[in-house]
Amino acid sequence: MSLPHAILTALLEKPSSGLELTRRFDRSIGYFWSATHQQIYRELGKLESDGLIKALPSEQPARGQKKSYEVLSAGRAELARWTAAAQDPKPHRDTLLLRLRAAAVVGTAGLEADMRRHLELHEQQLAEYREIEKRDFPPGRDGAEDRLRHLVLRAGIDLETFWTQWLRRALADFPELAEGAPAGPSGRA
Amino acid sequence: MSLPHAILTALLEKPSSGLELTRRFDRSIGYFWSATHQQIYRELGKLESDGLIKALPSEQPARGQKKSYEVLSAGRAELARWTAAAQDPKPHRDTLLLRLRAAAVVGTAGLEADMRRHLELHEQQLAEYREIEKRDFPPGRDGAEDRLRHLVLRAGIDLETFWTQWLRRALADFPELAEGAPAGPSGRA
DNA sequence: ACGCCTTGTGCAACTAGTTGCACAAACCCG
DNA sequence: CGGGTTTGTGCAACTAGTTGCACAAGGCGT
Repeated sequence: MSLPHAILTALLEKPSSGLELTRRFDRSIGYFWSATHQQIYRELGKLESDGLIKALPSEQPARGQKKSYEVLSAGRAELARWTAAAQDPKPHRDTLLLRLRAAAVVGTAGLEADMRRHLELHEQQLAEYREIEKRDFPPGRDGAEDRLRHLVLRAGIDLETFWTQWLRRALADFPELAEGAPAGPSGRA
Repeated sequence: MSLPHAILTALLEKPSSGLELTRRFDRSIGYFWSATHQQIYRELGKLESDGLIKALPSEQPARGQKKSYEVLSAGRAELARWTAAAQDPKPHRDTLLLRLRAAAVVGTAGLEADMRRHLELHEQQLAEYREIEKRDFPPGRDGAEDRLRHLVLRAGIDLETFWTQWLRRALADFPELAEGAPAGPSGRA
C-alpha cells in the first residue's frame, strides 16, 4: 500500500512522465522505496483511473508519446491522510543475516567473499549519499521541507554506516569463525 | 527464495513440528525473517515433496496429529549451497521514511504521534534483544556457532539502537519542522 | 534508404507474502 | 458430560512485487 503514495509524493515534488519518475526513483525515493518502471506505469494507470492524478496535455506531442502527470487535489488529500495514519513498522527481512545463521549449522564456506562484496556495495552507497548531502544540503538552507528531506537522507547515511561497520567487524572475526564451525554437507547428516 | 532456507536452518538447529517452528520464528529467526504459520505449513509441504526434509515417525501419536520434520542430507546440501552463493542485498523498504518525505510536501500533521509510537516499539525490541543477549551469550562461551549467532544478534541490537537514536533526534527537531511546512490538503492544489 | 540503438510506454505471467477462514483433537471447568 | 478454549494443521483467495517480453517512434551511422 505504499507505492502509490511514493508516486504521489514524487509527482507533487514535480509533475513527471513515467520514465522521469523511474529515473527519480533510481536516484532518490528508490533509496527507501524502490520500484521498476513496469510497476510505476501500472500504478500510474490505476491512480489516474481512481481520479488521484491526471495526465497533462502534452506540450511536446513528439518523442514517443511522452505523458506527464500531475496530482489532483483528491490525490493530495489521500497522501496527507496516509501520511498521518498510524502504521506498524514492518519487520526487516535480511538474507545476509539469515545466511550467517545458516552458516552456524552448515559451515561458513563461501560466505566471507560475499560479505566482502556487500561491504564494498555499502561503502559505495554511503559515498553516494555523502555526495548528495554535500550537493543538496549545504549548511545554511533550513526550510522545513529541506530539513525533513535531510533527516531522511541522514537515516540512509547512518544505516549504511552501520552496515559497513558491522560487516568490517564480522570480517575481522572471520578467521576464528571459519575454523571449528561445521564445514559443509558432510558435517552430520 | 529465502523462506525455505530459513526453515531448513531452524530444522537443523532442532527438528520440529509446524507450530514449534512458528513459535521459534516469532522469537528468534523471525527477527530478520518473519513468517506466519500458514506460510510455514505450506513451505513444509513443498520441502517434503522436494525430498529436502521428511516427517519423523511420531513418537507421540496423540495431541492433534503433531508432525515433526527433520532435514535430509539433500536439504543440508541445498542450504550449504544457498549460503555460499553470492546474493545482492535487497533494497530497503521503509514506510516511515517515505512518510517523512511525503510530509515535506503535504505537511507533518499526525506524523509526530506515530513516530513516538515507533520509538517506543523500537525501544521495546531493543530491550528484548538485550535480554536475549544476557541470557544466551554470557561472556565465556565462544564456540564458532555461538559467535556467528551472537554476531547476528549484535546486528539486531545495533539496528534498533540506530532507530531509537534517529527517532529521538527527529522528534527533537520536530517543533521547528512543524511550523513553516505546508499544513495539509489546502497547501496548494 | 536500411538497419540498429535509444527512448518511452506498457501487458502478461509468475513468485512471494498476507489475510481470512476452517476444522479436528485435546484439555479444562463447572 | 457438555461446552468453551487452546493446540495444531491446513486451504483459498488476494495483494504486492518481479521478470520477461513487446512494440512504436525517432535518432544515428553508413
